[in-house]
Amino acid sequence: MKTNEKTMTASEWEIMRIIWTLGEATSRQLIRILAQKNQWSPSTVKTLITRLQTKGYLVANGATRDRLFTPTIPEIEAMTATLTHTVQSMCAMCVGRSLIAVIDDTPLSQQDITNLQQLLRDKQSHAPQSIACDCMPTHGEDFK
Amino acid sequence: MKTNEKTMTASEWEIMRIIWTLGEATSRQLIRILAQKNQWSPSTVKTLITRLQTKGYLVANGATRDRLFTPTIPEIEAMTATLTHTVQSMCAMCVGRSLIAVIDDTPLSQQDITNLQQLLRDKQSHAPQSIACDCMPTHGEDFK
DNA sequence: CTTTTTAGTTTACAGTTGTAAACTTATTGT
DNA sequence: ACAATAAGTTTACAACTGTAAACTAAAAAG
Repeated sequence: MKTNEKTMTASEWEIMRIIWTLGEATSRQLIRILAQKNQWSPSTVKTLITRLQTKGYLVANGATRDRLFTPTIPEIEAMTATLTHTVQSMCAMCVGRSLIAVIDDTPLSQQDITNLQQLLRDKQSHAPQSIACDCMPTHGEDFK
Repeated sequence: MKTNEKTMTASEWEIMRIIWTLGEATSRQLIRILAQKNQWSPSTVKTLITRLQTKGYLVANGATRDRLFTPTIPEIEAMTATLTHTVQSMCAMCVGRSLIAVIDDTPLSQQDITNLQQLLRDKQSHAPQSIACDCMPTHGEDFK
């Protein structure tokens, strides 16, 4: 199992969301908030903080106690990386349609829509008629 | 760890992509193709097939041998479910921007673009000015 | 100062996933 | 009929995850 680029797990993501929102946070804050939000025990939160530090997603400032933890990577960047990674593991031919379905039930702001419309206008010029499926190796009549 | 809706893992996804593409497949085919594509041993492929059957994503027809495995769920559906699940675990306020970034480096066909443009026109009417962040519980001045 | 609290560290433990060898039995080639 | 093959089943095993208790040392409270 060579998870080289240490990925963030679902639980770890929960921790990060709070920190990204607050900008920085103490373990006390995280413990209280996640007790309320997910009924997690203090230990669980502590473990996840440690793992996030090990994976390099969090750094602590003061070495003493009551340190503030801050993210080493911005939220948007992490989100985009995760989504891009997933999208790239899927059939190139189908993924466009799927993304449309996702966008259909994701709330977008007026600004998002405007930006996306602009992007589409740009893409439209060089977009191909169709995208080839990339699910299988180029078969030299390989199947049977 | 209550992964209730048995999710498909990355390796399992590889198997499914082949089967979705072929419509159905024998283990022999899968073994050969994935040996070529991922250098997987035959055993690995067999294990994954079994797990996919257990999770209910694959069914085998003939009970004898040389059975054909067929998917129980269409590819687009699986893709959309996975992506939607991920998107819904992210900050509602930021995820739109992130999706735009993803779409920016995903190749789309002319048809995809047209469809998406239509969808955006529809959404534009009821889209809010902005989406609220939903990363934290509604704090009654909860932080500190 | 002594006691209580608690931030941070160690240890724990079962379920999942990646990866595969070994075994069993039915199939096919000779 | 008998041997070689290979489809499907069992067993394996380490790393990763979710979830947390126990321990240690330092800070706050009295």
